[in-house]
Formats: sequence, structure tokens, C-alpha cells
Amino acid sequence: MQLLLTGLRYFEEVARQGSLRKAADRLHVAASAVNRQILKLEDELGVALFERLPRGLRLSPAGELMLAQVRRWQHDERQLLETLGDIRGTGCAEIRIAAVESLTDQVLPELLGRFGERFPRVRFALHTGLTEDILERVATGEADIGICMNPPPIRRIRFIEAVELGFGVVVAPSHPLAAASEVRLSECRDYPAILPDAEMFRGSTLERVLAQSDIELTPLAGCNRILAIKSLARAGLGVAFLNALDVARELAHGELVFRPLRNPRVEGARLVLCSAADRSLPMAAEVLVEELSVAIRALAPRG
Amino acid sequence: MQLLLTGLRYFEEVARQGSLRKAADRLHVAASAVNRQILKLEDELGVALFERLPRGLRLSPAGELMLAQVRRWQHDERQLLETLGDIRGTGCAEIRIAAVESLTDQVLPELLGRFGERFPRVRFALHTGLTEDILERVATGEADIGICMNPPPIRRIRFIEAVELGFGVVVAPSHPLAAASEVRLSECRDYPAILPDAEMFRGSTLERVLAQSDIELTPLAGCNRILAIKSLARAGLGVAFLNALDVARELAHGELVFRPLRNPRVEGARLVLCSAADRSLPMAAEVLVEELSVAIRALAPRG
DNA sequence: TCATTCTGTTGCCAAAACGGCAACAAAAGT
DNA sequence: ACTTTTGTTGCCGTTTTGGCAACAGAATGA
Repeated sequence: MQLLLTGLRYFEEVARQGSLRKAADRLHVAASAVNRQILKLEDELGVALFERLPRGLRLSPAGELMLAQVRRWQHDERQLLETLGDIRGTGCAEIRIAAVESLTDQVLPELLGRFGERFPRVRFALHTGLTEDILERVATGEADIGICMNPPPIRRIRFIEAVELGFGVVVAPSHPLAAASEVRLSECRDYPAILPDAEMFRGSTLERVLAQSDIELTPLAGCNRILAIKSLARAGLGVAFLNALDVARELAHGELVFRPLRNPRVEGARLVLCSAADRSLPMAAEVLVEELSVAIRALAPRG
Repeated sequence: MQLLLTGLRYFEEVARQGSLRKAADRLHVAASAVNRQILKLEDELGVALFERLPRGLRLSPAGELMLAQVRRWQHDERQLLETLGDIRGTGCAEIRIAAVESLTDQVLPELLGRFGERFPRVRFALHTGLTEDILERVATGEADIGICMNPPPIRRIRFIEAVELGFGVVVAPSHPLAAASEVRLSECRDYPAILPDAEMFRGSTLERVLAQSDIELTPLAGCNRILAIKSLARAGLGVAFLNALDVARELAHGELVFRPLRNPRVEGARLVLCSAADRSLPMAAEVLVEELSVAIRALAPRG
């Protein structure tokens, strides 16, 4: 396989050997063929690439320029063919994932680790952002796979898998609310609330929960990162409103407790796996989507 | 003229248009021809460059990679062809000159300025160094043209033109030696001498002059730049030994005076224009050599 | 000094690649 | 149901490419 004109390959070899016939030997072609390519190049460029010495050919100034460029091109070519070789079989060299923060913490790292063993040459681009941002990226093709919360229906997006995550309050183990097994929203009014900032709040599960009641919370802080919300809750500063997945690791370590909201009854946090509707994914990405599907199904609250 | 495979040009246009037939229209070829090039590329690369949609073609991940590379290559190609176009007619884009410091001051700038009007697109690489360095560069082809002092005969170097420059002492106008019209070496013994350093001294005219007599000078300073020697002499610190060309500008301004050495009789400072013996110079360089020849001949001491 | 051995170059011819034309199947728009 | 637009394929003439042999010129070896 070659991406550059054969004449350029011949040219490089002649420049290296300083002789048509030696170059022809190495290239396993007739010297006349090599000669013709060189003459053709010089004719079409209108510049002499070599000086003709009785002893062979030597690069002219123009030839030096040309040679440098051709060498760079050959380097590029080898590199490109190598990456394309990696892609062969997997369908791509890089899978671009756009996901909400919750996934970044535990689910994705584990899953990508396993996936990496099956496809060692596939790299990942992991963008974490809010639902709106994620859908935008998937729709425009900036991301191959998207995982977001409660997405609105969009024609250009194909929704592959979804799961309802438990939504509720998250507090430190020492917090009074940790005593009950379930919590009513009205009970939270008495404690400082650790809320997402305006941008995260828009379209969130919490927004819809609050919309269904007249309860007024007493905000203590508004954060633009779930990590910050959890840290404040862990420090016992107040009550946070998250889904079960957000605090999976902290629950396992006993650093936080999760108590589902009993009322109002809302269909809370839908975690949704999606991709572009009109695009067919590369093979490796298709495999990853399948693995993500089962991983997401497994997140359904037991019972 | 094109340096890349036609298939790549087709590929780029198809990627741009998203359609074989539209691309074929723009390329003024049949759609089937374009299609075959694409299929051939994909076959040889073993990777699908496009996804086939009912509405046309869309780049695959591999295709995106390929396109980026092809675009870079096309950019390189345009740029290279442009420079080669400049070279056409002049024979080169850059003339590399290696010259002694004396020339750098006045002669070369003026001459290169005039030359630049005839060949506006030709650039210069001007290396100033000592004779040994200059000859080395000319011999190895690092420089196209060399101008040096008193070169030893070397087979690989072709000496084109030479001129004998007046050699003598250089002092400030207020210096006692400025009174005489000629100076004997023995008279200099009484004044501090401003000399070149060991490296500059080796092989210099001054070295040969001193070798022919038993005079012992009283060194004040050893410099590795003629500019420094002249500055010290201009400040009246002592007597310097230079050729007429070195101080041409200072003589014109009356800042220094030049007094030829009367004895011993030496063939002093031979300024020599040279180039590589086995190389044929580019056209523009050949012209510059001719202009340098007349300029150097004009340096001969009047009378 | 002559013969040999390099060099690049060219004419002739076969093989391969390329491009144009027409036709086909499939899907989208009307 | 019709038209339009898509990519694709078979056929055929043209163009390009490469191999073989021979040539002219210059350097090298005996």
C-alpha cells in the first residue's frame, strides 16, 4: 500500500543512493522506469531535482527541498498506516464517551478497564458534563456514546437503554434523618440543604420533585460538582438530594447513608444510554454499548 | 501537477461533498471513476473510510483520521509547489554564503541589496567565520559561495577570483604613527599592539608578516572579532594590523587611518572568492558569483 | 592506450491502470 | 405510484507504466 505517487518513492531512493541503477535495484524495477519517473517529476515541476554528474545523480537545491518534504510525507504515511492497521478489526482507534458525573466515579472506570483487555489498542475520550451538553455532543457527532439523566425525546438521538435509579436524600450517618428508613420531603425543611447550582438544577430530578410540592428548602450551598455536594454532606453540614448511583462508593464505605424519598411519588432519576440516531457506530463502540447496556440494567434497585 | 495519489484528491472532495456524484462533478470526472478510487483505497487500507448512507457517504472514524492527514498533505503540497515555482528561473531559493568578517561590514550588504532587486525571491544565508571554517563549509556543500583570506590550495575547492588587499597598520588619527605615510614594522614596537586572538592569528597575514622578521610586538589585547580590534584602535589604545578592506568605512569617516607597511615586503592579504570544485552552482548563485568577482576586482588598491 | 565498467537515456512493446458510458438496485422525496 | 438521487458494476477504449535491449559518454583498470 502506498499513498504517495510512486515517483516520489523512486525519487527518495535515488536521492539516497545517488544513482539510478542502484536505486532501481533496491526498488526491484528497471532503471529506465525509475529514470522516467524522475524525468517526469522534473518536467512537471519545471525544476531540476538532480544535477547529472558523470558518476551519478546529486540533489539540486530544489531537490533538497523536495527530499525533505517527501521524507516527512513518508513518515506521516507510515504512521497513518499503522493507526489504520489498529483500527482494522476494531473499527476505530478512539471511542468518545460523554457521560454524567455519576458514572465517572465507579461504573465507567471498572467497565472501561475490562473493555481495555478485550481491545487493547482502543483509546477513550471521556467527557463528563450535564445532560444538555451530552445530548448536544452525541447529536453533533462529537461523542459516540452518551449517558445522561432524564433526556427529553430528540429525533436525532437513539435511546438504547434506560434504568430508574432510586432518588432520595443523602446525609452523614450521624445526621438525624439517618434514623428513618424513608424520608418525607417536608422533614428536610428543618435542615440546611446542599443543592446543585442553577445550571445543574435545571432539568434535574430534584427540580421536578420540588415542582410537585410547595416545600421550601433552606439552601446552605449550591455546587456545580456532585463531588462537592457529597463532601459537604459527608461533613454533616446538611442534607443532599441525589440518586443512589451518585453515592454508591460512599455507601459501601459507610461514609454516607441514602434514604429514599417516600413522597411525593415521582419517577425520579432515569439514567439513559444513547447514541446518534443516524450514525452506525464502529464495531468496538458497538461492543462497548452492549456492555454498557448490561451494566446499566444491573443498576436497577434490587427488588 | 500533483504529488499525491489522485485517489486522495478524490477522497478529499468526496469527504467535503458527502456525495460521490457531487464530488465527481467538481472533479470533472465520471462518478464511477471516483467510486473506484474510493473502493480501491478502502480495499488496500483494509478499512472503511466512509459509512454508506442512503443519502450519500459519511466519514467513518478511520476516514476522519485519513482526511485530516490528506488535508495536511495538500497544504504541504501547495506550499512546496509554490517554493519550487520560485526556484524555477533562479535555480534556488536560498544562496548560502560563507565569508570573512571584513566583507560583512560593507561590501556584501551593498552587493546583496542590488542582487535582491534582480532576484527578489532569492534569500540568503550569510555565515561569517574564519578561512578554515569557510573552506570547510564550501567543501562539504554547506555553503554555495565562500570568500576567505589566503586559502591554502585544496583540490575540492575551485578558486574563482582573488585580489591583493593592502596590508598595514591601523591607528587613531591622533596616534603618532598617523603622521608618516608609510610605516616600518620596527616602529610599531614602541606602541601597544591590538592583536587577533590565537585562533584568528593562525594562518593570518599578520602571522606571515611577523614570521619574516624578528620584531617582538608588545601586545595589549587579543580579540576574536575585527570589530573589537577596530574599536580599541579607534579609542587610541594602540596599533592594529589589518587590511584596507577591514577599515573601509572608518577610513571614509575619518575615524581611523591606514598606513601600509613598508617592510618587510610581503604579499599580504589575498581575498579569494571560491566555490566547490565538483558542484555546479544554481543559476542565481552563478550570477551572484559573477557580481562578486567584479566587486572583488574593484577592491584592488588604486595604482 | 585500450578495454572494461560504470553512468543516464531512449525506442519499442506488452501489461496494467484509469476513466467514460450505460445500466442496475435501492432508498427518499413528491 | 412516480421521479429523483444514491452507490455500484460490466464493458471498452485510452493512457500510463514498466521491462528489455541498445546507445553514448565518462571514469576506471590493466
